[in-house]
Amino acid sequence: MAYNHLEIEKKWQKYWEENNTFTTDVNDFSKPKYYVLDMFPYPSGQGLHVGHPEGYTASDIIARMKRMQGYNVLHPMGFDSFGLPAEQYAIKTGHHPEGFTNKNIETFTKQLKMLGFSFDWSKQISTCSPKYYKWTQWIFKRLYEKGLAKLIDMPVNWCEELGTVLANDEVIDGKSERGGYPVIRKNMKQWVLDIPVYAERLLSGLDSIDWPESTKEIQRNWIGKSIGAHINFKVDNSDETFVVFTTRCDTLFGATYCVLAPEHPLIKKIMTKECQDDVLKYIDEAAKKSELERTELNKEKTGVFTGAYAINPVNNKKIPIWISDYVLATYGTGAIMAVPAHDDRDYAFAKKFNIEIIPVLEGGDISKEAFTGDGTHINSDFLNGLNKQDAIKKMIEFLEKNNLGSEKVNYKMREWVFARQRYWGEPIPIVYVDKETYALNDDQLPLVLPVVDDYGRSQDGQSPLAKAKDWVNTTYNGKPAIRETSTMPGSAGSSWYYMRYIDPNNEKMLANPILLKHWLPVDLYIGGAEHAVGHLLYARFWNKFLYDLGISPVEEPFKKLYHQGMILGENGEKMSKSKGNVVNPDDVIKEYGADALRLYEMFMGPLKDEKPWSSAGLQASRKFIDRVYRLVCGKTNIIITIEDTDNLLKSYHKTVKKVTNDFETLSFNTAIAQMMIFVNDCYKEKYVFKGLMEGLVKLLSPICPHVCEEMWLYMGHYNTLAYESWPTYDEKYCVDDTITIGVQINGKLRATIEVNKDTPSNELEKIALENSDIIRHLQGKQIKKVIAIVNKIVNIVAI
RNA sequence: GCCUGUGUGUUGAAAUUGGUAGACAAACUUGACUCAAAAUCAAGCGGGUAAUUCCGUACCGGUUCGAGUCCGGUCACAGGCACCA
Repeated sequence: MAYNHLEIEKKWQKYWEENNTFTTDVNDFSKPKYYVLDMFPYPSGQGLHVGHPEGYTASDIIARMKRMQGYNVLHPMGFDSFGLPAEQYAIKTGHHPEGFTNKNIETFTKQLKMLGFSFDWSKQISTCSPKYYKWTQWIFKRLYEKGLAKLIDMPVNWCEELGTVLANDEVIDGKSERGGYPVIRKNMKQWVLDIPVYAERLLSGLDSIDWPESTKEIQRNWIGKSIGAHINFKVDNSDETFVVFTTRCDTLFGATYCVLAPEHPLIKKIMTKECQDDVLKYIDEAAKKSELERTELNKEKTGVFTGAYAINPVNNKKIPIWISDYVLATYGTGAIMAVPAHDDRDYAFAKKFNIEIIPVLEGGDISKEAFTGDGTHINSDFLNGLNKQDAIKKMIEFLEKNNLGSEKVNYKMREWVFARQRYWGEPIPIVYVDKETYALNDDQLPLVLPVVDDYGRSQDGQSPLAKAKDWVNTTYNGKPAIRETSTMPGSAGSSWYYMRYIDPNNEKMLANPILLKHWLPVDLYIGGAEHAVGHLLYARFWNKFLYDLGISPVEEPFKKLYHQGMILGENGEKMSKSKGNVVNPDDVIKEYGADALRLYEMFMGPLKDEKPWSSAGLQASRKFIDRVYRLVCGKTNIIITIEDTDNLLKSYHKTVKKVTNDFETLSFNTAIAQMMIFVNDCYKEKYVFKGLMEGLVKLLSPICPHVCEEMWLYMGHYNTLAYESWPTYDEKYCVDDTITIGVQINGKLRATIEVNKDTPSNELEKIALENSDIIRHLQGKQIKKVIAIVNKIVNIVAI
């Protein structure tokens, strides 16, 4: 007897919707709150793939369990709906991206509902709706007012193909993340957010949150803190000076040259006439290289001498100033002191150009390679005899005392380039009056996207918005003004959406502060590991900023984070159309049901692992549901209402315990295995107690909600299962009276003995030595020692 | 190159503080039911072997009465960073 999943699932989805079963009253503070959030999807034209339900099922299980445990649960869903595919569709067809986006949202919503997720759809948001992006713009305005959103001239990642600048996390291996087009460095005036201001707090905050260690490490890496010093160098025969950043100021006596990045503004002021041609040629060539070319060439160092010399501030030695693209304009000060004896890169450069190499540390052989380790200082005047740590300390004291430099912390993380020359994004609410920038007034928000004739780039490389002349030309405080035509990047709307779910329709403010105080932080956040730096870092940044404004009540928005692993195709490769290994969830739902899909994806393996799809595994999951259904509703096992055998009662309580604990740690695969053990046990009995079946149905209901509601109804309950109390267990049934323990001889298992629980070790030893298998194995041997651990093992050492 | 993970049957995978390796599934084999098939129910199932014997958690070594688990080294794979001074 199999159940009709098509009928049952539709029926319960309709029931939940009509009864608003999962609508959360956010004003109900009478119960403890639990906020469980999924990373919301980009509504692509392809619809859901089987990877989506994996994370969504996991969060849904937690949401459903928490409701049954008496929490007031907020479990919302929405759409990250600004983005490139919709824009490209618009360029191709000439249709507005909004229609395309809304159609996709509709498809996604329908598909998500077919999977039976207990989302509160009344809280749904979409980042491309003016109702929503009004507040994205409002936050931008606050950033602008605090000086954290600013227009600066800086080298940016420019992608010619996409016609836009990109943030660092949108560039992978010198190519654009979307499309894989080449990216070059270009000096441009751009809107940026000054995220480095928050670098230290973004770093230290990681210690207080329950996130995967790998993700924290990626963020730490990205922030890239290094502690060092700034040292001032004078240019010989000139009033010019420049500053270098170094983490090894202790090696300053070994500095035999300096290097400036090709973009360094000082170069043109200090180069000598003799060297001028070579220098300008080198700068020109460096500018033309793409990011990829620059990094690919990292084996062979290139550079030219400027003709100028710097004065080493500790010994007044004259050292040449070179330029080379191995020094990055965007890190530190764009200038370094080179200590070839103790830095691999400087060593390679010095060898190539025959520059002096002076060792200042003992150890290593500088005729072969640079020595980058620790050692005793030599050739270093007042540092001689000191180790690295002490020498750094003393050098910093010296520099600061003589005004030659200071201790300095540097971060790899740079400003977040916040403007895109695209149509389908939030307009930046800025106007220019005589080149001065002004943010729009709050009552002028939202600044709605204007209508344009076509969505392609403007001829001058500007955003398509520049084509809307009537929109661009405006007034500000009665003066003629022009609007900023860039839009915000994709990560803008997703940087704060978890706040808006709490109060999605508020027209007066971002969200009611009383509600924010109650509902934040997000207790559990589930989504892909690919957002480790982009979204997850930006969201933390915006939250910290809003925290400083007194809007966010918490320093960290996501208390616990979990990444689901990717689901691969049946052949173990990444699912893709070209490989023909894509599994469509709609087909699975039709053939096996949403419950089977949900169960299967949770049983495949640990949630965080990458794992291949298996249609046999899917069928097996459906088989298990059928097996439970037959047990509960079938005729072979009669449900009676007397207490059952001890056997089954123990199995039941152990199951409740394991399932509850495993759900809590998101170990769904082992929780399901335990339910299977219990069901197998039930099948061995002639009768099963109805109460135990009710408990089983409750335990399974977060994973397979439709069929469990159906079984619950079958058992004579006319209310939804969603708010029934979660089963409890009695510890006394979870322990066995007798246990089987192993008996080893010299660490090898030779027999097992059945003993009462907590049998003392002297007793265990006696029983073990009386065992016939053990006696046989001990023949001709002498017992040296017996280790007997209560409830664990007996090990006999014999020779 | 650096950082972080992961290596267990034919397959997906289990295994508290070190304590019977392979739970639960899949595949496979067999039996029951059936005219038959499917479904279902039940049994077996790491490898070698005549065996109740030996081998076995990537590899080498160590600590321990005892190691998948701890320590040192090696290899492979995945992810991240990468001329970051």
